[in-house]
Amino acid sequence: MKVTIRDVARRAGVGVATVSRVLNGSGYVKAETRERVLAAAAELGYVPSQLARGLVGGLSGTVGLVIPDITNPFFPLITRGVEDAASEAGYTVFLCNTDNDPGLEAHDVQKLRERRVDGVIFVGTTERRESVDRLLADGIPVVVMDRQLNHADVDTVLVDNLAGARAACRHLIGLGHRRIAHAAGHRSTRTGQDRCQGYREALEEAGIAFDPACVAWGDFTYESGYRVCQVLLGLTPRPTAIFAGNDLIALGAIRAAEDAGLAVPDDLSVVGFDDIQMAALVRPGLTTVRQPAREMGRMAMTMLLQRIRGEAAGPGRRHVYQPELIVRGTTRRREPHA
Amino acid sequence: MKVTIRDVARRAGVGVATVSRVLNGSGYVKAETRERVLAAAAELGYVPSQLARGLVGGLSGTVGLVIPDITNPFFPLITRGVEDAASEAGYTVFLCNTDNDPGLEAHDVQKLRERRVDGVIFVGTTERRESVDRLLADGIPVVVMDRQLNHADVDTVLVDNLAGARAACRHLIGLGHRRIAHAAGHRSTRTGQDRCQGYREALEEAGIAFDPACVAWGDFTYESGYRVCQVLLGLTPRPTAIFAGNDLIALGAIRAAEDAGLAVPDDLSVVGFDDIQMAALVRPGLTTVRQPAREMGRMAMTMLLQRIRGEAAGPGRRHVYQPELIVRGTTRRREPHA
DNA sequence: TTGTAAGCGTTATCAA
DNA sequence: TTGATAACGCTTACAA
Repeated sequence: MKVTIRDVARRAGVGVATVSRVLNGSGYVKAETRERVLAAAAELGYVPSQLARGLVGGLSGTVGLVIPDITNPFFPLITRGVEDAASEAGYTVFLCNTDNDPGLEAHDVQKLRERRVDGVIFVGTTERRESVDRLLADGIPVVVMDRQLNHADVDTVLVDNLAGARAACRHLIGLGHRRIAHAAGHRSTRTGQDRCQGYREALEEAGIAFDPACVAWGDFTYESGYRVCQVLLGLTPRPTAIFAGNDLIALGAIRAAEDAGLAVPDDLSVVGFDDIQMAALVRPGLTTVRQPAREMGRMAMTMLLQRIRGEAAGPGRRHVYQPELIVRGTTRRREPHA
Repeated sequence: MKVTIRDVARRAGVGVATVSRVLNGSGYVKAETRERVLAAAAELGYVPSQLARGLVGGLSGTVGLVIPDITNPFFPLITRGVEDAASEAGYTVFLCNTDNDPGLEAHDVQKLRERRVDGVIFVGTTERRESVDRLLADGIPVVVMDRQLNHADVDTVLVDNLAGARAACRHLIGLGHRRIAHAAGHRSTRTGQDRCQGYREALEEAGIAFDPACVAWGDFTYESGYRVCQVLLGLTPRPTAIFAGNDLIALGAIRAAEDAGLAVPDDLSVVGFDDIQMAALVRPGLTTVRQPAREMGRMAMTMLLQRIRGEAAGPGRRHVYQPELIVRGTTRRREPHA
């Protein structure tokens, strides 16, 4: 039932080495022989075993992609970008969801090591180094996305969160807002911290005093945005604008504002971050800071391939994308009251 | 650098067979020896090669998941369900996006065969049988989701589209609507056809004459929904409600209606299908027919595992879920005009 | 140019 | 209970 290289060899009347040569384009093979082998392989419907190939010491042709949750709208685009580049290179990708649970992450990484993946891309997951170190010790290259892991040996792909946050807040300030709150992401993430920092810098350069009460930490979810916005709206004086740590938070914040009887953008302007698909589809459209997610995923896979192929050596490289402010309907000029 | 079973054997002062036995829990091993082996493996940081294991004739511990596009909000949930069940069983999943392109699908399936996956799940992709037949010929079990492939040997997991569509339309009819249009999905898909059929049945049982002009085919995208709705709204008399082939179509239709100056649900009621995450987040909330996507993904993987383990033989089984109508804000009672 | 044979890391058979 | 050893399917010297 399973046809092996031996069957093809027999059928073509040659040795297995010759079959291997024509299939891999390695070594010299007479044109005629090549034809014969190809024909035999086709007739038999031969499919070489990557397991065997990988075992010989070559590559497995697979990579692992470790993310928190594919259900979070931020990850599908990145995943697609990774997959695009992988597929083009003849690679196949293992998808792993960790839910940001260290235990699950360890389990996934263990499986990936058993599968002898040629490389791994971590996105938006843990800042812990264990998993990465283990992989590196195995000689498996790693690329990290949407997280900063100051590790000497890993390549990093990310967006300039500081600049993005600044752009978002400057936009708000330019619209006349002075009382701007920040519905922040998760306090322990570098991403959350950077966006908060950008927010503070924008306020500072505009000469607006920073009010600690105006930043509320939570996590990067819709629910968190809803919750956190409720407290922010209870401030006195009430903020006229909110810069959210990401789009999900922004969406939750908008809902909270509406439930509190406030209109967006009339009573409250809101800016998000990421530009997930939903941002363009909700009404009013969400003003946000776009990350070129698919492109970033593709870049991560490209960098990983370079490491795998030994085309890139040395210390970890870092590719930083400049985000772009997308102005839609959730922000508007603040009407100076009386 | 790579530690093999031989290294562990040497370190523990036993033969490789013994190491294999303790690691797989097969055969008899003296408790003391077992300890020694386990210790050696741990000290060396030994990670067994699944490539080698698979080669011996066992399983590779991997499955393929073939979908059109992870970027389409309908697929992440299913993917997650598959991944959940796979991970629990020690399996790892290869994710493949085909964009519904037969060429890409063939390429992906070829790679999956080379990787010697133990099984494959196709969701929402092609009704062509080639890929499936090839896999089956290899002895690789297949489960199909969200598509009907009347193939004797594959298990199928799907939702009762007919019932779902009927429920959606009955809801509309119960609200007093008589002029109901259908923004259909792709004409060549069974899913699209079934939902259209359910729509017709509901009209019929209510004694409403079917008007061919009221069903407009397109595909399952937001853009298609927008486009198709524009022509539907040009009908005379104008429909007071639209049943969309899925949520993306519904969202596009709503946007088209609003752009045409119509209010949803005041001037037009809209019902979708799927209940993607976005449906609950948009304003007004989208009334739709929910598919238990994550649960369905989990079921598909479970059925696949049974086939892989030989716990299920015989003809293809079929698991049909009953969808649930979720009433939110895009539907409302039709005000009888004068 | 092409074939033989030695691995690659595991599991499984068979003696011991 | 345990240890050789023969596969598993393929690549790659090494000969021919």
